[in-house]
Amino acid sequence: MRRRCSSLPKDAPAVELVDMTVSPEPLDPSVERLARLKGDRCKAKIAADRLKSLTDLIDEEDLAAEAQVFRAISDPFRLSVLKLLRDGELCVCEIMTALDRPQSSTSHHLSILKRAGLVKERKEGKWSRYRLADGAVIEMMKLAEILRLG
Amino acid sequence: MRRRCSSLPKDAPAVELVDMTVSPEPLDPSVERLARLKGDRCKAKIAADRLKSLTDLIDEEDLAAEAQVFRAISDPFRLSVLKLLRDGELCVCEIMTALDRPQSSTSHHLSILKRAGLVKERKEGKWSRYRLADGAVIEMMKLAEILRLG
DNA sequence: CTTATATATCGAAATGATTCGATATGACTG
DNA sequence: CAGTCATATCGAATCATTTCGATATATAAG
Repeated sequence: MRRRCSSLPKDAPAVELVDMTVSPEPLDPSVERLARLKGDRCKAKIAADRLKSLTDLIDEEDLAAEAQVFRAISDPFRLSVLKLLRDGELCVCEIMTALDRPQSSTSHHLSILKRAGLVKERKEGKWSRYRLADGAVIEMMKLAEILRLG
Repeated sequence: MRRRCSSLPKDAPAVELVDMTVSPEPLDPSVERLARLKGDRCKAKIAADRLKSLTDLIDEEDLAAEAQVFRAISDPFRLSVLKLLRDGELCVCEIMTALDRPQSSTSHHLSILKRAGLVKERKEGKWSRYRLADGAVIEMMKLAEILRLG
């Protein structure tokens, strides 16, 4: 007699297990790969279910939003802007002067940082003053330094 | 008589201050911008010096390396790979199955994560098993979630 | 109202990233 | 050694980003 996965109830109805040792319904093609990988279809099913439950926890929308946060910091110039802002609020003019970049470039990058929620803007007359949006930004930079070394 | 910045010693030698109120040597053109910005050349000099000391602290090489770390996480697919790996080691085959992507793509993205120091690889026969390189990776993802909400 | 200054946005060229099929490498299997 | 399976790398098409000059907007000063 064929064995079934131990996670299934022992007294489950004896449905026709023609060639499917694990479950009555045919396995997903991608799970078949894992079945061959594991050598054991029971283990394959368990592994596949585990992977599926993990991927189900990942929300597409959150994923895109969080990736955008990282993308915003992933440019060397924008990272240096964030490092400058650790020391306090600065206007566009000061940032472009300190980092020696054209005004349009500086403004563009600041808009990307703002859209990602990394900096906040405060309008004061004809000046736009930017500051870090959250202490979490500083923490992220610290962690990147740690990863860089380790 | 022209005034000089209060941060300079009162008894400094009376060098020729033809039109330069602050320092004998001509100011950098970019600092001139700040001078007009501040309205006061003394304040401009101080602000410019502060900005310069801040930018001097930023090392070009570190900057590029840290930006690369963020760039590696900045792709939605790679971020979802990292989220999967929070739960433990996985081989390429499992990852491509779980996230439903071609093998070449999966492998390519894993190499990017590895190069950035975010994951580590362990070869075992014909399998390559990947795991998170450091707890700091998980911390980074948590911070991104915080920034996303705040 | 005109001018000057600070910032934002546009547009187009240059550059870089992503994607995936095809192919290569490298290890286990018969 | 031939075949199979897991992974890596290549190549080319597509797509996104970066860059900077030119232009637009908006505020302050004369």
